[in-house]
Amino acid sequence: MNIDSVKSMTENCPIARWRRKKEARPAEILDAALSQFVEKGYRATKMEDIARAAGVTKGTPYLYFQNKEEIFKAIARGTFVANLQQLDKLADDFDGSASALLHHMVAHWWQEVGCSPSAGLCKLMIAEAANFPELARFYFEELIAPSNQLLSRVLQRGIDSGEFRAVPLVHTVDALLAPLLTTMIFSHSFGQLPGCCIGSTKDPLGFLQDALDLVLHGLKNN
Amino acid sequence: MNIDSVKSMTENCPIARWRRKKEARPAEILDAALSQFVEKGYRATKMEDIARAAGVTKGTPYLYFQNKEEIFKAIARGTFVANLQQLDKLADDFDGSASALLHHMVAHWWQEVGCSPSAGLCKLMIAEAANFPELARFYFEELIAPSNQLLSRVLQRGIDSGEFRAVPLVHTVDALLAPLLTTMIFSHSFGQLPGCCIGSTKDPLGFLQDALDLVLHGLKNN
DNA sequence: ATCAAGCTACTGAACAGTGATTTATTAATT
DNA sequence: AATTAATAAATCACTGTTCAGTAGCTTGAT
Repeated sequence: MNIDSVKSMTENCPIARWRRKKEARPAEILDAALSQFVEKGYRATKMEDIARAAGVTKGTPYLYFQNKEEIFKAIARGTFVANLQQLDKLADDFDGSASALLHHMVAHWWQEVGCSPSAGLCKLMIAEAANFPELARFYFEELIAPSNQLLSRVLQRGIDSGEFRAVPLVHTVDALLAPLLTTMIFSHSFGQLPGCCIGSTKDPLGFLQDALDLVLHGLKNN
Repeated sequence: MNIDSVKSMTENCPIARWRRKKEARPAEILDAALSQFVEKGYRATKMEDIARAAGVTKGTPYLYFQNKEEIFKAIARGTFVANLQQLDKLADDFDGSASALLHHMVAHWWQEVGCSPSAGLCKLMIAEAANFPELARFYFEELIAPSNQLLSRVLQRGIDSGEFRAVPLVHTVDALLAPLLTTMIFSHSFGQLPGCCIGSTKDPLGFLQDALDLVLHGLKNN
């Protein structure tokens, strides 16, 4: 359907060379740009790469976005939206133990974020943070800080209920997040190289659960 | 010609505009390149940035290196050398408990690697892995895999002696490494942004020790 | 020790390729 | 036929690389 039309547009249909799609273009361009950025990095992807990946030519992206940087910003702003709210809700609605909740959250996170294209964006943000300070701040304030706060609340709940011992909250939150981040980063940096895999890239979800278990075992009151 | 540029070129001697230093140049250029790459990323760093940071002009780096990419490779190859051997030796010579050894190793690692310019290179490698697959493989084989093996040995020793319970080795190693990596990465990506700090960037060494304690608590036989 | 003469590390202007952005033109849609 | 989405050629700024010239160093004859 869509793919076919793109093909015929660029490849072998001599009549209809292209199609007008004012509504769909912006999203198509952003999708294409995300995958290109993730694949090659910001600087190494040319506007033409983005355009071709979106099935248009060099000039078209400029009809919808001011320039390359604005495309990057639009991607960043558009991607960090609703996932966190989902996790927030998950945490609020859950009425089992804090441990069980954490397991749920990790599984959910992996499925919705860790696995998804937005994981590539996270790696990209980390790589490009120094070059886009405003975006880095945005990323930090919109995603990292709230994630930390959410985890803090869950941990505090576990401590209050006596399920966990009174560990230093701030450091423990970071310790819980670390495996998630490294899994995401590694799978995007070395995941493609044949043979270059460590435990966490072979079986990401399994690793995440094991890592969580390990920390939880250390958190338990005994 | 500009007086300032002459001054900056030679620091403070208005007569001798430059000096011949065949022996020292390569190292100076590599040092300069490392700091520029770490600061701006590979693509965003111009050869002239490197040259100026090394106190020479655009042409000079080409007297010692074929091109920009070779400079990057030279840095990568030159940086991942002896630290791991030091840690290896530390582990072999140590005769206390596995927990105490791990604490020693973390402290040593932070001082010699986490804190140092080579930490910036690690972040850089992660960011550029997709663009330099050969280098990424080199980095993986020379640094990541051996680090994993070293930690495996230490863990296994702890398990054999009955100090630790029999956890899944591969995943546990990755779980131990995760806080080190995130600390390094975060401090380089968000460390400069005022106000953007999480627990691990505020007090890195403290965080590393706490994170290790947490996992060790989970590892202990009780 | 001095100084001329040669050597070469280094400079900096010029070159060439690249890639972001603009714009005149074309053709799909209404 | 009018409108305008999209193209494709042109522009323009930038940057990696080269190279002819310059100046700091070395050597050896005096």
